[in-house]
Amino acid sequence: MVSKQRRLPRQVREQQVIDAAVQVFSRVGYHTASVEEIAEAAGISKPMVYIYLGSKEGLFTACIHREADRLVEAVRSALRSDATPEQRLWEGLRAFFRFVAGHRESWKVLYQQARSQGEPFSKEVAQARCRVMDEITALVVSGTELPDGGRIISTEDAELLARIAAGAADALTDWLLEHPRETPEDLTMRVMEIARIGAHRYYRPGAAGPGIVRPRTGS
Amino acid sequence: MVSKQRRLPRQVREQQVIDAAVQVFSRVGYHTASVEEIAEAAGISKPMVYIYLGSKEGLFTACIHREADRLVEAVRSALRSDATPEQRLWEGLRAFFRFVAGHRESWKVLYQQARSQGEPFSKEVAQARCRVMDEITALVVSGTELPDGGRIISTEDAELLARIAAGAADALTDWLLEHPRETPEDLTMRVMEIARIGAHRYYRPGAAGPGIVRPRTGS
Amino acid sequence: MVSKQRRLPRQVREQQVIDAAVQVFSRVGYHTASVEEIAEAAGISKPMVYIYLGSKEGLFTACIHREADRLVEAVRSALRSDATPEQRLWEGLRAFFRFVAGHRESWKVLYQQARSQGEPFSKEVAQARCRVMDEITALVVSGTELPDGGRIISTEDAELLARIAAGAADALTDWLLEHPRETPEDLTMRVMEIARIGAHRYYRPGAAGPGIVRPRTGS
Amino acid sequence: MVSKQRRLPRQVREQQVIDAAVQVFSRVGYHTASVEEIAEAAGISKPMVYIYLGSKEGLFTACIHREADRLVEAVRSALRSDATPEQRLWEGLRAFFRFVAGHRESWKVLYQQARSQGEPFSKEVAQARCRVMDEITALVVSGTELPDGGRIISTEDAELLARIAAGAADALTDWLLEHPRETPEDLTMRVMEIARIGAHRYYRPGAAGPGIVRPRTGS
DNA sequence: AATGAATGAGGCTTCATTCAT
DNA sequence: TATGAATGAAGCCTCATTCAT
Repeated sequence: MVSKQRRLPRQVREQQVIDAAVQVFSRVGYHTASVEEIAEAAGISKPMVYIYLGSKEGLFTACIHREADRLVEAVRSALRSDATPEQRLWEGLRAFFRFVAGHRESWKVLYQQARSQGEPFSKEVAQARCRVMDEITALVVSGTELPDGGRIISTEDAELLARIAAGAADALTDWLLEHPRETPEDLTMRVMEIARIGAHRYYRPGAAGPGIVRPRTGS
Repeated sequence: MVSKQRRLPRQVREQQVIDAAVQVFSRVGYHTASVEEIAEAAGISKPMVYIYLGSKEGLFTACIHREADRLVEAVRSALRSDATPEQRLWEGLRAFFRFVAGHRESWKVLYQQARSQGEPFSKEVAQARCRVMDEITALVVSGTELPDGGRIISTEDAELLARIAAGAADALTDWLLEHPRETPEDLTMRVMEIARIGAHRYYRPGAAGPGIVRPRTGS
Repeated sequence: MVSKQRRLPRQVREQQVIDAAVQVFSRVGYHTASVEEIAEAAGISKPMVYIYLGSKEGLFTACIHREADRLVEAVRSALRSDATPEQRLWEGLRAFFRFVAGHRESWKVLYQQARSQGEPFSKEVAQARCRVMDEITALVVSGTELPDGGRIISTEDAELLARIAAGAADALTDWLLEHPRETPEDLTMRVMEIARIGAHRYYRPGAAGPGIVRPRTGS
Repeated sequence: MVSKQRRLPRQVREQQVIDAAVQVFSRVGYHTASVEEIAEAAGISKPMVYIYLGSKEGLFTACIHREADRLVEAVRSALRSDATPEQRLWEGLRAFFRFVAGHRESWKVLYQQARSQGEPFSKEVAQARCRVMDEITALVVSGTELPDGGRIISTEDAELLARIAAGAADALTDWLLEHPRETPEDLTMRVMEIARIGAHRYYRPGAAGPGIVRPRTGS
């Protein structure tokens, strides 16, 4: 609950409302959340929510937009331009995992809530959600490119990989909820370690080869 | 819509209602779905739904229960008892992925809907959901055990791995929605291949070792 | 207020609701009327109104439709087919005035309320209202036709005359409100008498002629 | 929208607000009109409206008052004191029709809106409306008086006639809306012509007599 | 004088749930 | 068994109106 203070400029209030909304939406879900409850959590009255955000759906959309921006920003700012593509991939993914682990409410709203509201829901929300997935996808795509233009995996598989990463990150949300002592950093480390061990274990020297995809030459 | 036929035995009707409910819940989400809509889809009147399932939440719980049963059954029946633990792990996971890919509605209700309904939601639903996760976790745990009682990864990490698997499978739901041409089988293959390549690529012979966890002796 | 009685068939309730709505709308106006108030007057609860009529606007539209039907029916049934056009005109107008005077609530809703709701109001309402005006117009048009196909006044003027009749009838609504002792019959007589006297007084034998409009022959 | 200009004297602002209000009220109706919309149309902020006019109803009342004044003034200034009563009647009515036809917004607010707001509405508005009707009534009464103090029609019928005139004028509002090419002058001419033809047609030399009402002599 | 910020009150609408046949 | 009829409760949203600067 925001400490009550009267007569704040619009921009400040707007952010406070979005803050409150993210908390409430992530806790009880979009439909169960009432605008009244959100308004109270933000320390204002219902009409203000409508004056600033237009509607419950508008409020939700605003949440999605802001959190999407934050996540994209977190990932981007982790990418040093002088790194190798592979380094960039790992650093980007690490930043992504850290964000998800460290901003559970944001992520729950962004991923779970935005996804489980059925068909006839705002196109805008879907688009904002896409921006996040596109960012991760781009990261994976550029990170699995070879210097000669070939690819470790196909572009389509890279997209799939991005989805899997998101889904995995999402699953971790619950795990963190049930293990409150675990820090986001620990979690990230754990995941990386699991990947490393998995890689080691299932590596068979004589297996069908790394499956590299060369760029088509000629036409 | 179920073709109308009067005087069916209770059990049949009940299943028809649950069928309809799974369809509707998966399409529009728990809260947006109205009991009326479900009753219509099931070809009966609203009061019957209440006579059979007690309440909207009871109906939802019934859905979760039945689909959880189905999923667990699908995984279990794929496990040959004469296989090695490692084989059992892969076969179980494959069965799991196949189920998710082939029964999207079931999975959406079981995983997405059951998760995105916030805090004050039925304990029963949470438990049914847990049964699924426990099944996968057991699969991973037994599949990462060494003959001498040691473990490739810790039990806690195995649990984490199970979550990741579920999250990944969940993400594929969307992917399938956007690529209708892909069959569940193709998808499963793709995922396995990605895992294999990933393993190959990031394996470093000199790395810190396989991280095997030995069972504590004594104490 | 309808005497309360439970479990009535839909058709009956629907008419009761419309009855109540016409009363309330005519008394306090469309916007001031609350659905709650109407429901109470009809002896049922709010949701029933929505189940049967869909929305406040739907309810209003239903009122307009029903009252328009009644008015048109009242006028039509007054027209004997073996009368001269001129007789039909007077008889139709008399029936019209009688209806307006005898069903003030119906008329207020049909004419005043439907007219004063601004621009973005249901097209349906406008159409129903038009049916009434068209009926009167047709009456006037056929009543001012000459046996040889010529016309006493032009069609356009006939339309105007119909409007004037409606406007005049409307004004009488207020007058009746302020003179409760006057019966519809008296009022109708008065109006006719005024018209007759007016005709007599302002008739100038040498004036510019009756202004008959002949049908165009040839072309 | 009034071009914005700061620091105008109160009276000017007040008129601008009333101007805007008449426009908006006539377009969308009293209830649908929001104070915000009117304030915007007047180029000032909401609180100013309240400072100047007190309340929404106060604003509406002010509109009615001003437009009633204008209409009365239009009619009065058309009456030459040296004319015969009958001439005054016709000239007054012509001025009245011209005003209605030429100031549709004013009339709609004054007549339609003020009338369709139901029962519990400002007494003040009703009174202002009455002033207009009284003016017309006085006109008709004095115009149907005979030199010897007798009357062509009874006072009560004169009042009725005034109402009819208002209702007819009101109906013409819609007609003008649907025939934008017609000028107020044309319309007035048309109406007069219809009256003249009607008079001619229905005059029967042998009819019951002109129905003159002699003043009661003695008591 | 002027306005951005804020709200109490109230209306429309929906829906899970029950009643009476 | 089966259902049309009915409602209590609650949520979204708007608006006239006021406060504090």
